[in-house]
Amino acid sequence: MSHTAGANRTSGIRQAQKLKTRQALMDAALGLLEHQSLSSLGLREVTREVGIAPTAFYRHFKDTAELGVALVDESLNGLHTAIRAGLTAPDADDSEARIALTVGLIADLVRSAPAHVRFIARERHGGVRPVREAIGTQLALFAGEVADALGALPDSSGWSREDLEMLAGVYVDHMVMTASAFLEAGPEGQEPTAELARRQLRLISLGRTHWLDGR
Amino acid sequence: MSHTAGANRTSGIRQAQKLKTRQALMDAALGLLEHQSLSSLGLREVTREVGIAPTAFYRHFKDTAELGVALVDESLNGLHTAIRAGLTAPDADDSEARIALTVGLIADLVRSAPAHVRFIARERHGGVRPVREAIGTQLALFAGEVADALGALPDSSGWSREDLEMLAGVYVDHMVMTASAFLEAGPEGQEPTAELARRQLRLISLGRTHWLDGR
DNA sequence: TTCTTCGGAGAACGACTGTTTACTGGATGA
DNA sequence: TCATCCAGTAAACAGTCGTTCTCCGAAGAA
Repeated sequence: MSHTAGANRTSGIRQAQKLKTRQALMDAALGLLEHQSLSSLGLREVTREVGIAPTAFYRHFKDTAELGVALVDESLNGLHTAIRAGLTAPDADDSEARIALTVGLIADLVRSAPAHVRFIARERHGGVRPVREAIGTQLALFAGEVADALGALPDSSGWSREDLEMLAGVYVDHMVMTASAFLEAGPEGQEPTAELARRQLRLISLGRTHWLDGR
Repeated sequence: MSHTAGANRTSGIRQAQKLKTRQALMDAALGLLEHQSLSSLGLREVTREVGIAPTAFYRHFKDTAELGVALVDESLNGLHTAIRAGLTAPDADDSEARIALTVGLIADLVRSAPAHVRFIARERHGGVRPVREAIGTQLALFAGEVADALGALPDSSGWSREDLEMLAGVYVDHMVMTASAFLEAGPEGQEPTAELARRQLRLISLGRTHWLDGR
């Protein structure tokens, strides 16, 4: 391992610059992906945007696919913490308030990181296998946590783990669809989109409260 | 117009061959799109697959984007009639039976036309604007018809048009998601996927029957 | 028949692609 | 201080790309 006692610190201006370039590559890619899919994103295209030589790309990623996987992590880690911060909201007894809060949270997320949201929605079913799978597993992981959170709620007594995961999946899918809808809607279409999303969540919430009716 | 009385018939072996080549181009494209997105599909790539000169492509489409729009029509017209034939099913009083029937229908559709389904799911949020929009309007049109069909049902008395369209949208979105899930699931994952889809439809159905509870 | 139409072929163009190989020069660690 | 590391450079490679222009030959119309 390292000779410097214990810690793996390379800790230099060296590593910092490398990370900076890596981030520049990811940012440039994210920008270019607004008008195309990852499967058509060229390595040279990205480096040209950043202002470095094409060959320098290989110092960071071996593929644009690998870059894509890195973008998945960045995008969904951001989404992850953002949503978690929102769902740990203090007061939300009323279901209607919780719905409005959730939709508002999604709207904020789309407004603050549109490129990341677009990337996830686009590549979720996109043509690059590793990226598609990365998104799939990350979303499944995320759904699992949502299922845990739902299970901890008092309304969820009597729910099987399977049902909880099913419900969480519905919520996650709906979140991605809603985020994409926000993206495609123009400035004047934001509020109607939000209203539609709330209505849909009301429907789901209703089904949820009556799930165990027939025991 | 035409000199031959009234009819616009060009009616030749000429037109037939042209349509045949056009169809060959679309089929080849659909095949190539299994492992990539439309935005990276090359004109030469398609013609090479068909076995014609690259320049012949322009006799049918000016773009791969235009080819994509044609594929949207073909895919969704197929889906359209397939689903309509299924939803006009004779006996389906029981909601559980209707759910099972619907999911089975989606499974059949995916099995019989996997490339079309993949294309729609992939390009729905894809990088080619005209194609994305074509899918959007076609799906909206389809959702409108579903809303009409739902409105004609006895369970839907008291439902506003807005609510009906919201519900139809949920069904359509769920259908696309489920179809995509069938695609990505391996042979052994088909039945679990179907079971999940049925469970989700049960949840929606439950929300639907209680939609007007608070009047 | 003769003239016209038009789907397709062929060649050539300039531009762009991913990848390799050998290199430079500043940060790094002893 | 000095040898080492390594992010980024530069040139060259063999391909592929979209698009243009000219031409061919069978089908269609008269």
